[in-house]
Formats: sequence, structure tokens, C-alpha cells
Amino acid sequence: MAQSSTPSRERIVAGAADMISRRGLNAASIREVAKHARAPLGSTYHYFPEGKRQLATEAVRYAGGTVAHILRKRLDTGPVAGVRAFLDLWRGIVVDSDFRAGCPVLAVSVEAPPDDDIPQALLAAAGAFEEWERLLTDALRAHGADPDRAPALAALVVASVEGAIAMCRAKRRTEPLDQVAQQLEAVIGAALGSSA
Amino acid sequence: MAQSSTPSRERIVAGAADMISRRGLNAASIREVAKHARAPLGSTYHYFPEGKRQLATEAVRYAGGTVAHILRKRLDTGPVAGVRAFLDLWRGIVVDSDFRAGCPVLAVSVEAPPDDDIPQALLAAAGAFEEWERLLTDALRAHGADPDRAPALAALVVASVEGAIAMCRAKRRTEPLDQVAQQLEAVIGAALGSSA
DNA sequence: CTCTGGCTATAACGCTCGTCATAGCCTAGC
DNA sequence: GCTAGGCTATGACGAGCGTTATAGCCAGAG
Repeated sequence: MAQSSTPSRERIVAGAADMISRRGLNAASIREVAKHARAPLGSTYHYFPEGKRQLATEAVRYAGGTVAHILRKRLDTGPVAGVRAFLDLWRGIVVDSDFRAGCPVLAVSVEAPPDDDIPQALLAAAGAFEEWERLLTDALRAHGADPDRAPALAALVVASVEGAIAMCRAKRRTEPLDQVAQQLEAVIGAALGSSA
Repeated sequence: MAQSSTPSRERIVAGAADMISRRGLNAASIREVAKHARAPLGSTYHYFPEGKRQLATEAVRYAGGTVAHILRKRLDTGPVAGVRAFLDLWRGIVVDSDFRAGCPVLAVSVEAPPDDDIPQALLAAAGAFEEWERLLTDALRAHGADPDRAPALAALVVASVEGAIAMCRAKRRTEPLDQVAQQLEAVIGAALGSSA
């Protein structure tokens, strides 16, 4: 009995999310994830019997949930503050890793399964995007944005931030995230100012 | 002597770009690329003696150049038309492939090399992004946008389109690209209307 | 103290990968 | 016709992958 209470499992998931965000889904091997989390390889298949499919899915859900949590907290102060926190979060990850880490949700979304082997992780990625968009949409509406335009505006925010993360990695510069931050702030400010 | 004149080489590069955009950089194996281009595996190393590094780099450059060419043509009609063409191009690729293909430049930007093995392809990706941004910036400036704001606006366009491509793949829906298209059109329209 | 069961350790399986080497084809130039 | 050289064909190499199986450890329940 005695059901573990291990931090092992969570460490593996978090490590997998980090690894995926750096190397991509395919190059993030289970062996490396286990070593990086100081867990034996056997434990990986003990905690995640469905193998890499399950591990990748949980890693995406974990990352999506973490970001959503931060987003939820900061959006209380208003959409502009929330978007700023969203951007700063990713900026920090990119800079702290010296442009080696990115967004695991994006990484999974870009690498398709061979045929349709790992659609589970893709579903989790879609879920993460949708949750972020939903949070942003609600905040925009609550602060006077046109309710009909809010979802598209939220999609613009998520899409541009994800794209900017990739661009920062390629350029090894934070310029894209900074430019996107600046423009998004202007756009959202205008959208809140002129509510119908 | 007789230097080939083969379409083989270009077919391999184009096929590699397509494969990378579907499976990602790591999962796009040279064997599969060769088979998909109906070229023997040996030829791959004949044409690209530096191996996968070189092939990936040329594939990114090829894709970047193709998009830039289309962008250049359509931006003559104005930034709004150019952005629309940019979005429609990617929308077509995503839809025609049944949400299996994406942007090879994005794929390369998301998957880092193990240590710093393939920075060449990353450099090519950065170059592609920069060329697209430059074309958009010039068109925005030429049509009355604030010259200081134009580069950031161009970055927003590229980032949001790239992010939307990934989101469409995850959701298996074109909604993100459509929402981004709609919002970008509004933002650009406003930026052109109110030039300082 | 015993024993149960969650976790670990270790080794192996088949497969695919990137890369290289070598021998052969087959056209274009003399 | 013959020869040279761009391209092809074939097969092998070591390494890493995901996955599985089996035996062993070791805390905690009885």
C-alpha cells in the first residue's frame, strides 16, 4: 500500500515539459528526462504505463496549467497587466535559458505524430491554448472590450506570443517578444478605450 | 563533367522543407526525405556533403525564399493585401494537408540542437523571419504607417501568423488563423489611417 | 517479526537514425 | 569507341531510441 507521496512523479513531468520546450518532442528522450529528473528509467514506465504518449500529454497539461494559473492571478488586475505578465513569463524563460528553452505546448503543436500515434498530446496542447484564450477573453470582456471581438483578440494575443517565442529563439534576441508586447498593449488599450 | 542540371537536388530540398513542416526537424529523417523525393539515399550525401545540417539549412532557406517571393509580389498592392496573401498562403498549406503541415521555419526554430550542433539552420530561420519582417516594414512605411512603429507592427504580423499556424494544427481548425487575419486587418487599417 | 507491494535496478529486444565506403552505371566529350 | 566523372546502388557501422521483462530492495502494515 502506502501510495508513494513521491515528488518523483511531478519532477518527471516538470522535467519532461522543460526538456520538450528545449529539444522538441521527438528529441526529448525518456532516458534523458529520467536522468534530468534524477529518476531511474524504470520508474518512468511505472508512473506512466502508456509510455511517452502519456508523459508528453501530462507534460503539456502541466505546462498549460502552470501558465493558466499565473495568467488567472494577474488578469484580475486587468487585461493589460495580465498580458504583460504573460509576456514577461515567457521572456523570463527564454532569457534565463539563454534562448534554449521555449514553450512546450508550441513544441508539441509543431511536431506531428508519424501517422496518428500521439494525438493525445496534441489534444492537450489545443486544450492549453483554449484555456489561455478563455481566460483572456473573459478578462477583456470584463473590462469593457467589445464582447464579440474579445475572442479574436485573445487568439491574437496567444498566437503572437507563441510566435514571438519561436522568433526569439531563432534570432537569439528578445526583440520579437518586446515588439509584440508593445503592440499588443497598444491594441488592447485601444480596444478597451472604445467599447461600444 | 556535365553538371547535372538535375531537378533532383531541388526536389530533395523542397521535399525536406515539406517533411520538416510536418514532422519537425528531428523526425524528418534523411531516408524518408530521399524516398519522398524519389531520390536514392546516396544522392542526398552527394548533393549535401555536410549531411543533415546542410539539408535542413537549405530547406529553411528555400521555404523562406518562396514565401518572401509571394509576399513581395502581393505587398505591391498594399500592406493589407500583402498580409491577407500571407495568411491565405499558410491557410492553404494547413488546410490542404488536413492540418498535418505547418511552417518549416517555425519547426526549426522550436527544436534546438543537442548542444550547438545545428545552429546553421537556426540562423537560416532567423534570416527568413527577418526578411519577411523587412518586406512588411517597407510596405507599411510606403503606405503611410508611422515609420517608427512599422517594424514592431511587422513583427506582430509574423509572430501572430506563425503562432496561429501552430494553434490551427493543435486544434485541427482554421479558427486561429481566421481570427488573427481579422484582427491584424483591423490593426493595420487603423495604423495606416492615422499616420502621424 | 513477517510479509506485502510500491518502487528500483539492470539488461535486453528490435528498430531507426546519421553517416560513410565502395563498387557500378551511364551519359557526354574526345 | 573509349574514357572520365557525375550520379546511383548497396550495405554496413555504431549509437540512440521506446519499450519490456525480471529480479531485487525496502518501508510500513499486521
